[in-house]
Amino acid sequence: MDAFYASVELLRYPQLKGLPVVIGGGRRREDDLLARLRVAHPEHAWSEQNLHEIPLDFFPRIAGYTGRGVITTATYAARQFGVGSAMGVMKAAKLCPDAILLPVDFDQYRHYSQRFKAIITDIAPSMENRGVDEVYIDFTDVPGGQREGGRVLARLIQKAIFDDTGLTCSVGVAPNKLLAKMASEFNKPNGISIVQPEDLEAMIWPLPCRKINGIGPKAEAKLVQHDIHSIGDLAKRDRLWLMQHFGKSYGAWLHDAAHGKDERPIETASEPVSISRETTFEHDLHAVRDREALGAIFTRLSEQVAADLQRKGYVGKTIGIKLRYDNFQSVTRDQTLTAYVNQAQAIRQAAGQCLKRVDLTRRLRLLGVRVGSLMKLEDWQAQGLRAEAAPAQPYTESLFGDDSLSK
DNA sequence: TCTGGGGTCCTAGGACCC
DNA sequence: TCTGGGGTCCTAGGACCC
Repeated sequence: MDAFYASVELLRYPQLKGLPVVIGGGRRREDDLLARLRVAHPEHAWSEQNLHEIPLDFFPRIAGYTGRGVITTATYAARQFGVGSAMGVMKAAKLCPDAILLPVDFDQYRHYSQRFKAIITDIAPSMENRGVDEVYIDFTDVPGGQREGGRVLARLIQKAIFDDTGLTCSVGVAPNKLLAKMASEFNKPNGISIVQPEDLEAMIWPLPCRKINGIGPKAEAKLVQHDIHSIGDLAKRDRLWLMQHFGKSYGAWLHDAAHGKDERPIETASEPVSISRETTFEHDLHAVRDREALGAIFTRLSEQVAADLQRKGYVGKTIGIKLRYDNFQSVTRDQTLTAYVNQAQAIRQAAGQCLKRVDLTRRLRLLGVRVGSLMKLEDWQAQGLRAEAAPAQPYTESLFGDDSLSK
């Protein structure tokens, strides 16, 4: 199989290209860029249409920001300063106070994501989704896909995407998904890289292990303890030794990955396993003191999850919660019902039961509601299944009530 | 002035059944 | 009166990815 990995850089404002821009921040209303600009410069009538004409000086710099947000992504210019995804905004401000901070805009990302993917499937129908801005493509069967080792097709796709969206994208072409993903990193944000089996030693082995998709910070730290730093170091280790030290399954996978082996096919369709909503509070909340606020948030999360289920056409029967304490420790509880549900009230009810099984004496920073064991609504209806009767108690009862606290 | 929000997959123990 | 082995489901936690 020939795989092709494409990754798009999401940046809407042409005048910001090449500048240190970070996208992220808090969840406050005033983080909307237009709202902020209207407050700062009421003399201008900025709208979605003329957003790209806003002078550079008007974009908010990071310095002066206060809040709890994290960076969602950063341009390559910003990354030069060490700023990166998932970093706290305050830390990013220290590293690069002049960076321009833009609020996240998921509606825009979804819109451009759909266009980006539609353009690709028009050219190469065998596509696997890897999130808003990344896809794998199997172009074995695409006419002309083999020309110049895939470079011709890659250029064609890049051009089609740019012409339609104005977005650039980087592309990696290789014999499998693992290598294609690594290849796509070589030439960001608008390049094409081709990796062939014989390039393994020269191009892949010098890279740090962390570059392998599936080796995260924990695994990397453990590898370093064993004096394994590069992918080449990893490749030289004995397969059985790796299996003994990293587990049978993960150890074998590490060995395969280091040797560039990967036989996973392109998955063109997938069903969701779970649907969830969670929120980190602006300030830590306490179950007793902030009972009302927490109860309202809990209800809202349940309603959002229910709306997501209904909009996407699913029912589920495992209801769960997630809590994060002020010390960042997380706990989860879940409960499997006897019937499938998709109503806020039923979800809220079951989630409330879960809540009674956790320690609520510590302050909380995050609360989440999840529904798993999903089934398609149409399949559920076809089976003639019925939702259980609505719970007797109204779900508006105080969630963080005395029940939850009596230990 | 640490640490988002959506997911997936894996592991591991216990219940329960045959 | 000692204690099998396999299979599935449920639950909790954690690593990892975009």
